[in-house]
Amino acid sequence: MELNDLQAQRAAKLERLRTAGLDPYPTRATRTHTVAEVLASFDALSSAEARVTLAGRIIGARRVMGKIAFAHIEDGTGSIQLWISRADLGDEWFDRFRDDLDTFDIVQASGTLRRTKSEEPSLFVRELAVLAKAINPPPEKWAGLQDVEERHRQRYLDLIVNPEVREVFRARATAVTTMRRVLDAHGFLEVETPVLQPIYGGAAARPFVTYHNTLGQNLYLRIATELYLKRLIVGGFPGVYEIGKNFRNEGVDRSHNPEFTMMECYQAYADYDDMMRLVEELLREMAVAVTGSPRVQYQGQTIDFGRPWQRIPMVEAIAERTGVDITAVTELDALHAAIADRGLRVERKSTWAKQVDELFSEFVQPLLVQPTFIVDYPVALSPLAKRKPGQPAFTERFEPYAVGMELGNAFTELNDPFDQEQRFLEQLRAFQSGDDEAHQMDADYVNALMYGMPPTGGLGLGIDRIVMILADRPNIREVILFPHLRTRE
RNA sequence: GGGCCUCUAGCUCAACGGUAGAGCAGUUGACUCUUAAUCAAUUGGUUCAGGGUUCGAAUCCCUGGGGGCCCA
Repeated sequence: MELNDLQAQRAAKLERLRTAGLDPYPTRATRTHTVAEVLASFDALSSAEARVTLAGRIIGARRVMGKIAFAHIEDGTGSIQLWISRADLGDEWFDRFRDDLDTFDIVQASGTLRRTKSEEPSLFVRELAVLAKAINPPPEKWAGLQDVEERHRQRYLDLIVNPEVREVFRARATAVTTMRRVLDAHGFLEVETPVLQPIYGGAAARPFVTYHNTLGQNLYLRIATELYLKRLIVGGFPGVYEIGKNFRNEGVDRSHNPEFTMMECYQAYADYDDMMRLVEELLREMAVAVTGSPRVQYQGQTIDFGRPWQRIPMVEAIAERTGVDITAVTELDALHAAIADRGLRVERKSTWAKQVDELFSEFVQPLLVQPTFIVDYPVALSPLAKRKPGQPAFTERFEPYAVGMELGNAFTELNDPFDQEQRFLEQLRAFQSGDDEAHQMDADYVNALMYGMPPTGGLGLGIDRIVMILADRPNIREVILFPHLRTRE
């Protein structure tokens, strides 16, 4: 291991500890309390002159004077000041604290509790021990670790020095726990389905491909859990959900990470209206659990999850913002002409469905700041959704939006096996003519539908993006502990 | 995929064609209630990599790499 100067200094201190017969990495701590416990009953412990043993990382600067020293330790539950005196601790350990211990070392300290002159609750240390010597030095005391790249490459360090980062991930855990609580209360059964899939499906995306050596076959990392979960509805569960990672072979930006966490749930004898109510309840409960209010502050705006969401048919949303009536221009050429007529600046796409999606993403989506359901998508965009009664070109599908971000996808599930097969075949044609995000044919899924799937409502929600809103972080990598970064060198 | 910006000490940043610097951290010393402790002294560099221009390059140019922002 190549050590820089600062690391070498600390390694030399470590050797001095060993030479003195101390183990710089002992097997275990023998603390009596956490810092939080001590702080919670500080006055009682203090007046009882109770002897307590705490353990934690030395954070901030050590302030060493000739015969007295101060430092703070932090154990994950909180931090407390150590008051260290030569008289109490003895020369050997006082000098050792001064000479051989550093910021970031993890130590154990025993003593009694008292407040200092400035009323700060402190542990007056009688005994000190090393639990783990730190070799890497801390970043700058005030500016800290700012470099975004280093923060993510060394998330452990980011978490040590930037306490608000820990709070983001606590918020994330609260959000997910709340989601589970709501789904469990509705009677959904939590299940696990394959990550490695012989046929990928359930979304329009390119997959990651891997290979099973002994089976000698390609497998795909799942892009969605949808088709397996609906097989379980066929199997007779009245409601199922799964929270897990999906993998999509696409670019990385503010709202995309190649692996991301999705919740998908399916409810028999329900439809997309039920799913809209479920989304409203989930987001409201999650917002309250994380922020204390259904009204969430996001980048200076108030996002209100406390009211029923606005519902706008996709056709109307596009017509209002672009003047293009997609029910009137149902062929690609006519759509291109309508776009040209109105002088809309938008990327030209090769299929009608993709062009509609592009119009929507460009002109409508950014305006959807408050929670909104966009409903009733063209069937060509929705190969797994059931057609609207009386409007066979459209489906009972919606996507929830907030702060201009797509948060999920839901529909009344297509349960007609013949229609499903035709939709797959259309997707297959699209795939063969170059749409590399088109859906694959899944004959076994059609076979499942042929046993009969009840009318079913289904929903997927992107956890990462919801946490972005709840934790007020405008970048997805701030809510993913280890976001994808290119490997260096 | 395109445009712009960025990469300098462990960290946060200067220096913008003329001797690579500061603050913090570290080291040495003083100091018994500090908390951005204070005071004095002091160590520390492959300026992302490679090439080019130049008497001279962290600085200008080219190629490559990492990262960020914006656009598509």
